[in-house]
Amino acid sequence: MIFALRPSERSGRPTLWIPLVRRIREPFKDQWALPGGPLTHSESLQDAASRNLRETSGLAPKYLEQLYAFGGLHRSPTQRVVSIVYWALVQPTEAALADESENVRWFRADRLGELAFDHNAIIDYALGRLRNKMAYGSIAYHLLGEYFTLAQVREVYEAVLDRELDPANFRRQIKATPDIEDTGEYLQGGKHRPPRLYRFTGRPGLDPDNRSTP
Amino acid sequence: MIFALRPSERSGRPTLWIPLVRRIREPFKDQWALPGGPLTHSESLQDAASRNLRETSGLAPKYLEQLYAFGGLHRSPTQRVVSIVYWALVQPTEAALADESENVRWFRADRLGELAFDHNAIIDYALGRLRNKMAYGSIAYHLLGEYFTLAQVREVYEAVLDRELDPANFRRQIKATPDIEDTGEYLQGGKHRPPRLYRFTGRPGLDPDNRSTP
DNA sequence: TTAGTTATAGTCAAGTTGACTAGAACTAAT
DNA sequence: ATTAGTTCTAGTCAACTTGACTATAACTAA
Repeated sequence: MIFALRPSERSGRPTLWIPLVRRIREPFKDQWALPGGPLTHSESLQDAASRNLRETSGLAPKYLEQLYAFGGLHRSPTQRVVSIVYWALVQPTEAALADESENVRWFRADRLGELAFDHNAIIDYALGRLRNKMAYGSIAYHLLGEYFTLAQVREVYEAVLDRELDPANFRRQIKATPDIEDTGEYLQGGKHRPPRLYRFTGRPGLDPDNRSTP
Repeated sequence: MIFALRPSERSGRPTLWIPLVRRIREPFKDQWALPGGPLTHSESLQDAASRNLRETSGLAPKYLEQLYAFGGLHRSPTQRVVSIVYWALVQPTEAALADESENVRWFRADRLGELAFDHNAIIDYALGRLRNKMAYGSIAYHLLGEYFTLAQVREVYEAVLDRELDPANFRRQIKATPDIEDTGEYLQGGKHRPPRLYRFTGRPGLDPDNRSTP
């Protein structure tokens, strides 16, 4: 499952969006579902997740991490299915390039209808994990481009945590964390005082099992 | 994989122990490995983990949570194996009852030899998760019995985090957390001033997918 | 009775957080 | 050219938390 930020239609502020695919066969034919597919014998879990993502949505996100293995008995009405779910964060530029078609569409994460299988529950869990990682780890930057202003970082936090944060206090805290580098440049073209541009220099904490196939 | 506290042979202080099983067939015949087994068609992942645990070690831990799905291509030299690993915490009373035999033995978590498959890596990952959950969540209590002293809680933290903590400051912090209840009783029989007994009243945060089979 | 040990409460300085004030730097309107 | 509007940015201050430390309480063993 994929998270990206897109501007809300109304306010223009960034909000969380998720691409879903329309099911073309039973069960749950014509309902929306998370992209996914089978695991082949010649690829690791991580590789399979990458491949399925690319094939369904055309995306190749930099941040990809295992979410959880769902294996309840009645997840699918027709057969026993175990889904090892991965979640990805993509940058706005990438998300803009993503395929959208009759059978692939982006939805606001907080305005989903009823999805196929247990996919609503999976998304809820992923949202919880995203909020948790946002509150602790340094994950927000993977939803932004290479250069960003601290106000943009704040907007990511506000979108994910769904509450407003004091700009001055937020600055102070972010600047106290490591891995944030002042580029010395400024974002020009805004309507107001031009903000400084920063860069994230940290690494995206690795999964224990994500070496690619040689 | 299972964690339990047992008194260290030398110091008598509690340390982390793990039960392992000896492999009776190839590959890795006669080497020590994590207990485990296949997933059948009629049980959830959680149920399968419980069953495998019971069958190999006789344990039925109260705390059981999914750790990670390991699915690298070369985990087993003979075939492709995906392991959905669970981790459990057992109380000392339970751990004492656990079967120990020619083919099941407990080891100190910090003194393991070379295990079968990638099981050393799995244990390292589980230890990291345990330390992390210990530092934030309220997980230490699942390694203790129903009633415990605050010094015992501190010993759990010290064993897992592997550093000494100031008794007075630790008390203050633990008492400030919710879900810790003073029973009004005292632990008698010690050599010194008898400490108060406390009880944990919180719930063990549920996995998203752990409903038992009906 | 005393020494030894752990249990428990409290103090204090340093650091962090949240609410708030204020000036800096730009654009758009007059 | 000036002013109003907006965001950016730094700083202040009280409340709270943390880590180091002191002191007393309550027991056992000598």
